[in-house]
Amino acid sequence: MTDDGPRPVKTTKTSLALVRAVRDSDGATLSELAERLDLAKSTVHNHLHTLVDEGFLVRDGDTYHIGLQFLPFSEHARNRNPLYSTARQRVYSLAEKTGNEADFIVEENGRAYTLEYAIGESTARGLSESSPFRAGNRFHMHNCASGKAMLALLSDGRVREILDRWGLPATTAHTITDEATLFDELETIRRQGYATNDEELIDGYRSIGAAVTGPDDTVIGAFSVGGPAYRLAVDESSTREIAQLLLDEIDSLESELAL
Amino acid sequence: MTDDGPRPVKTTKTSLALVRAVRDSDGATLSELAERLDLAKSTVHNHLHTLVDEGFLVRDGDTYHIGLQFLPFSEHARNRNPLYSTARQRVYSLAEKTGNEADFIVEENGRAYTLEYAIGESTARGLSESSPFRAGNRFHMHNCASGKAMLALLSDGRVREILDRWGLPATTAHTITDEATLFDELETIRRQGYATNDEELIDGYRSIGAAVTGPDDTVIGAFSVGGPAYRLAVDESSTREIAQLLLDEIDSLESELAL
DNA sequence: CCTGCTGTTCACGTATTCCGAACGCTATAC
DNA sequence: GTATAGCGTTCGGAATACGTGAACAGCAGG
Repeated sequence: MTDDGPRPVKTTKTSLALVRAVRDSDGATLSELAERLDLAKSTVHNHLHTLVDEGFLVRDGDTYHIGLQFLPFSEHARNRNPLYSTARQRVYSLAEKTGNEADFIVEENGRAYTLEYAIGESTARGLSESSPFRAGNRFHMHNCASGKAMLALLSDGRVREILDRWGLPATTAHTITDEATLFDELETIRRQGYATNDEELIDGYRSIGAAVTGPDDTVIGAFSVGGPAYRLAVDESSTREIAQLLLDEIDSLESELAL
Repeated sequence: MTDDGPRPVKTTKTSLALVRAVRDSDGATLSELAERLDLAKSTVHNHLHTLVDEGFLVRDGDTYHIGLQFLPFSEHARNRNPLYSTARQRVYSLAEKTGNEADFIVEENGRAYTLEYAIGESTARGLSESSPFRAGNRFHMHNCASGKAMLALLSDGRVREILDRWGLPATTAHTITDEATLFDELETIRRQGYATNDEELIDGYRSIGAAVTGPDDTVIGAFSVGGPAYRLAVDESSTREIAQLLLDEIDSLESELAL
């Protein structure tokens, strides 16, 4: 699973595993972590102190939390590609125009990361607390609309590489878990120019996504618009309407990027 | 300097040093990193591969970049405290009202982190590329307005702790580098309720900041409004005007938080 | 073709990490 | 008030796994 080419640095891996465990448990104590990762308390102790010293963890009483030191790095990654920043702007107008949730997603290492997220109707801009789609979340490529839209534009070889690495885990009964079915779907997506996601990621959530490509036909990322199934009708026409909105926005963006 | 209580985990430290070096050089090759950190190429090789495998670095040809894997963690940290999210909203209205740059900053481990940043006049919301203040940046507490505003509300003991840990490095000729002067300044800030920064961080940049406190008088964070010195007049009245705007916004926020 | 630069691999020795038991400490229960 | 259970902390010792440096492969340019 975590196939590592040469000789992985185990110590670093355990440090990172600790950080991950802290995040997933939303604050954990030393003993909890030691038990969960099956490590000696003293080992965990040393790691935690090192990570706190570096600012990646914060200690509050006896529980540890994720530190803000991650921020300078994530913002660096987010802003590294100026194309990303340009694209991110568009999320807001998409959300407003459709009155639904909109996001901009990017592929890295075979996973999809949400770079920007917005809700329509809501006046509050950055407000995106409870949503499973808020910025910074990571998805598999095969069970979200944006992910599939991007996969459809990658080479078959690359797609297989990604599937081999990350598999096709199911999150709902509708998730595509079969390679052949997925490749059929990708063909459909290529034909119609956009991808749909009908409760494949989350029950009751439906979305439509389309990819952004650069001048040299490389995939930059993808936008998607989604919402509860009761609001996004299944019928062809309303899906098309949203898809058209997406494609128009992307056209406009792509010509802006071409300058 | 990097005083670590018990036995620091050296391997983790070097991994993190590598990540930092990659960020600071905005993309670096293996050999560059090996030379810069004075490590064997093979060592760097193993670390880099491990970090890529974990998603914290990305390899593009032969240069390494910061990976998006930092995002899920930074967003977690950013959203952990719901108070932060509530406060962050206010940055936008501050920026619009004053027509200047506004940010919300939080203290962690003796350092100040920008959680949200906005520019007035500009219609683009998240657009905050080139500014040294954009979200995710980290500052020392003593040379920015928000930092000083927060220091003024901490106990003397805690302030000394922070100074001991991080020092008073100068970034301009106006930076306060003397402890006694700083404590005098903090007294002034407590008296007037807000802090000013007159080119102490960046030449030509002036700002005004005030801290947000919780119901139990704990310091939550601080807002600041700033801009080029030629736009933010030095005279008392205009400073007061902005300060009043800040304090009003904070009052309103604090009563919202008290619910 | 050769030189200089990448990144990669590998065997070796030693420094480092990891463990486990013992210690303080606080809070709860009795 | 004492005992106990839980926490984090410290420390010595042992084996692991980290770091090194030299040798290898691939590529660009002279």
